[in-house]
Amino acid sequence: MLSIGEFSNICKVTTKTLRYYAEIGLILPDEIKPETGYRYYSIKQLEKMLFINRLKAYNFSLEEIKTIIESGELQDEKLFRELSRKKEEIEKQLQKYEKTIEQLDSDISNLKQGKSIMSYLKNIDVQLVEVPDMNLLFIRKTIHEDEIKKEYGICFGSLFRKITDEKLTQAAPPMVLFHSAEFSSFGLDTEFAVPVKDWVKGTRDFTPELCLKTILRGPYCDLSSVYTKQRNWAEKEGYEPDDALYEVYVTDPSQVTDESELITEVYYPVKKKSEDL
Amino acid sequence: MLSIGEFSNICKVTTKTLRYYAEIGLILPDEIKPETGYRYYSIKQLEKMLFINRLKAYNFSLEEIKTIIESGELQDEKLFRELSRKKEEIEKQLQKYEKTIEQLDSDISNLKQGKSIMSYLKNIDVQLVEVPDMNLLFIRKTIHEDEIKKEYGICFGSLFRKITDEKLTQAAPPMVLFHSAEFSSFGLDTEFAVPVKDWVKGTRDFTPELCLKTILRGPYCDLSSVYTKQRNWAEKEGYEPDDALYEVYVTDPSQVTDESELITEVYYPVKKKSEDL
DNA sequence: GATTGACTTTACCCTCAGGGCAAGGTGTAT
DNA sequence: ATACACCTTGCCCTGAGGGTAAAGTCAATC
Repeated sequence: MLSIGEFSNICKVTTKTLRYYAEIGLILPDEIKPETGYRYYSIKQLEKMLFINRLKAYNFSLEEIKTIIESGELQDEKLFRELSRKKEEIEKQLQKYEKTIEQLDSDISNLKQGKSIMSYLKNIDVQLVEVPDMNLLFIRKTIHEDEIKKEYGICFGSLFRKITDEKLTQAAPPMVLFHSAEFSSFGLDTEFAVPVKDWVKGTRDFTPELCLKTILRGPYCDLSSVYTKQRNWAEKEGYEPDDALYEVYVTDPSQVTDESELITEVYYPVKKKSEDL
Repeated sequence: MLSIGEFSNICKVTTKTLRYYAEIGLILPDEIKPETGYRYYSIKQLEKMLFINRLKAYNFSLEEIKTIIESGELQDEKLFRELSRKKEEIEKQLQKYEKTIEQLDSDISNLKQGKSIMSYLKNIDVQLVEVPDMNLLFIRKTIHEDEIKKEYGICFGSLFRKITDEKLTQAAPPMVLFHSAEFSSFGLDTEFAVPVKDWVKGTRDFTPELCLKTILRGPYCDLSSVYTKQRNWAEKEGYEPDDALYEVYVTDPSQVTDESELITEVYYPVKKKSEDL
C-alpha cells in the first residue's frame, strides 16, 4: 500500500488533488485506516490515475471522467463516443481561436497604421430617413431570448403560409420589432411582421415616420456596435427615441450559412428633442 | 442618461455584469443617484463598453483590461504590445490543442483496432538488471521543483569543469538521484552526479546492485507511466524498493530542442521481498 | 522510551467572471 | 392608488483545486 505522498509522487499529482478526487468520488483510496484517517492507495490504482490524467489532458471535466469510469471502461463503445465528441469540441475551439487571431491581426495592423482599435465604428453608417407608412401582417408574442431563432422560423412560416393562402401581396422583406427594451424574466415582447399591400384581418398600421437607419453586413454580435453608433448620433444631433426599435432581415437568417453574409437593417424610430425645437 | 437596463440592452451585457464591473472598478456609472443608488450611464460610456467587450473576445482577463484602460488608451504603444502578447498566447494555446487532437486521434484509432486506451503501457519495458558499482563525483542539494532545469545546468556545469580541471575520466553519462521521495516545502533532496574512474575528494561510492531499469524515449511528462509500470512489475514479481530512485540522462536535456528526442534511463533500486525469500 | 522531523488529517478561505435568488425600494403609466 | 416593470444590496454557487493553520501520526534516531 502506498501513502498519499508516495502515490502522488509516482503519478505526479498533488496530494491536494488526490483528496479532492476522493471527495468527489472520482478515485477513492483502497483503504482508509479508521483510527487515523490516513489514506492508502494500491498499486493497481496507479493505472486508474494515469487514465484520469490522460482524459484530463483531453480537456474532459472531472464530472465527465467520472461518468466514463462509472460506465465501466470495458465498454469501449462509450469511451469511443466520448473521445470523438471531445475531439469535435476541441476542433471547434481551435476554429474559434483561429478567428480570434485573424481579428487580432487586423486590429494590430490598424494600430500600426496609426488607426484606433475602435476605428471600425466609423464605417458604421447612420442615416436619418423618413419611413413610409406600412400595413403589417404580424404575430406578436413574448419569447425567450434563446428561442428567437426557433420562433423566427415558426412565426414567419405561419405568416408566409397566410400570405399564400389568402393571396396577399408582400410589400417588403420581413421584419422584427422589439417592444420590450429589457429582457424580463418572461422574455422579450417581440413582433414578427411582414409588410403587405392588402388590408385584411390580422394586419395593422405601422407609421414609424422618422428613423435612424443602419445597414449591418455581418453577424448579429455586431448589433451592439450599431446600437451604440445610433445612440451616439441621436445624442449629438439632438434626437430622442420615439418608439420600438425594429430590424429588417434582408437576407433570410435561416437560409444563410455564413454569418458574414447576413444583411440586416436596423431602424431606430426617433423624434427631435422637444427642447431643441 | 441610460438606466442600467437600457445600457445593458444596447451593448448586450447583463446588468449583473455591469454591477460586477462597477464593483471591480472597470467601468463606473457616470452618475449614481444618491437617494436611490440607481446607476446611470452616459452615451459616451457605450463606446468604452464596446472596447471592453472587444478585449474580452481576445481572451484578456478583466484585470488586464483594467490596466490597459488605466494606462490611457491614447498611449497606443501599450495596447499594441498587449495585443501582440495576447496573440502569441493564443497561438501557443492553438498549438497545444493541435497536439491534443493528434493524441486523441491516435487513441481513437487504437480503440477502433480493439486496443485499450492504456495499451501504450505495454510498450514500456521494465528489466531487472545488476548495476555495477560506480564512483560518483556529486553535488547534493535541496532544490525547488521549478528550479530543477536551472540547477541542472549549474550543477553539471560545475561538475564537468571539475572533471576537466582535475583531468578526471568520465565513466558514464550524468545522472540525478532523488533522495527525498516527497517534494517537501523546502524542495527535493537531489543529487547531481557524474560517474568517474578516479578516486578523488568529492566522490563517493555508489552500489545500487539490483535495479529495475526502463528506458524512456520522449518527454518527462511520461515519467509517471514509467514509475507506475515499475511499481506494478515490482509488486507482481515480489520486489520492494531498496534505495533512492535515480535517472540517467543519456541525451543532454539542455541540448535537445525537441522533447520527443530525449532519452532517459530510469533506475529503481529494489530487493527481493523478505517473506518471498 | 523520548524526541525530532517529515508526513497526514480536517477545516476554512481564496481564485475568476459572473449567475441565481430573495427581500425590499423606485419609476411610471394607467 | 395601484400595478408592474425596474432597480438595489446581500448572500450563496460554480470548477478544480491552492494555501494555510492546528492538530494528529509515522518512522528513525538519540
